[in-house]
Amino acid sequence: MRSYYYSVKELDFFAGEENIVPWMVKTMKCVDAFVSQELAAGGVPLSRKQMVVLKIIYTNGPLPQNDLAFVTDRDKASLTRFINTLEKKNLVARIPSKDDKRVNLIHLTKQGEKLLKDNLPMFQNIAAKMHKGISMEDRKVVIDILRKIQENTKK
Amino acid sequence: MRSYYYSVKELDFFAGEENIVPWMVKTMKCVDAFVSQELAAGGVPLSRKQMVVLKIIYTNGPLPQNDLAFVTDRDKASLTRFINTLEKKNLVARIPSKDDKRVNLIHLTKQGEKLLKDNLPMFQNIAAKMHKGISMEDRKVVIDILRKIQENTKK
DNA sequence: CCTCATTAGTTGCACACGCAACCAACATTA
DNA sequence: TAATGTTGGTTGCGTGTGCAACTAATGAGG
Repeated sequence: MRSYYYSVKELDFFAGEENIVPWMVKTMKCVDAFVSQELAAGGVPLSRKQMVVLKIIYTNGPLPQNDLAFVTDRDKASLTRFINTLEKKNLVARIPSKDDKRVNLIHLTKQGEKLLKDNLPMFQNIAAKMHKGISMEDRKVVIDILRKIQENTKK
Repeated sequence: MRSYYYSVKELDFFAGEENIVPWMVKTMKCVDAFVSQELAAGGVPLSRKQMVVLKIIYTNGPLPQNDLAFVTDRDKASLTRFINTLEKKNLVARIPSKDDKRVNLIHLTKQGEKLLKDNLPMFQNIAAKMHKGISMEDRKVVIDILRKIQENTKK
């Protein structure tokens, strides 16, 4: 462990100013690692991303891949492969739409639905742990500012 | 564009509560896309991540891969491959340390150094654009809260 | 009805990430 | 100094990402 570890860290883009981005990057890494660990400890060997998508399907019912890509902010190509891995784990299934032969509706399998039902409380508990000690007002402030950054970076 | 696009979006982990995580996820995607576009428009076909690492090397001088992995919050395996791609672009070079034959010091090449010198102002300008309309106080608030989440998620 | 444009999904390519296993070089200590 | 442990870096594997090109199916207009 060398001294410059501490001098180098956290300057990132520029010094003197406060840049939120490197903090988000680091925080997301912590969050993803934490959620994976907690889920695994609870017997659910899935990632945060996977849990989120399962929950979205569970809450909203079967969705076309295209729509699922949109609501989860993914490239449709990325979603294709993302669904492949969930399908290999027998958590979701592609069911062709009868209305439109191009469309696959993504369903939860029995197994996927059970997993979600059984573990949703744990999942929400994990989210609560992450936000411990942060008031609702503060959360809203952060979200407002993140929304602002999104606006600033929309083409 | 269907109606449930808007009802589904942004609930993510749980409803009723304010969860910061999905906002960070979305914001980071916007930021990465924005930075890439802006850099490309300025003639620099690199990602935000690549620029950040080049800047760290530029600011701190040659660093062992291990240290670079630490300060950039990466797995050392990930860093190995990350450096590979920068090396292929002739922006950095691995130079064996004379003190310790195990160590590679990562240097900027002439080309890498020139690229960075020439484009650092643009890079900082991009960061400024992202943070437009967000006061220093608000930035500090956000960073404090993100730091709190990091603490909550540290094992 | 038959082009022609659009849309849903897949695939190729390049990039990025973490974990675990591994090797070579260094450090420790008996 | 020989045995043992530790450290820096690479590789294999599985996962995840965006862009561009592609196909099959649908929709619109002549």
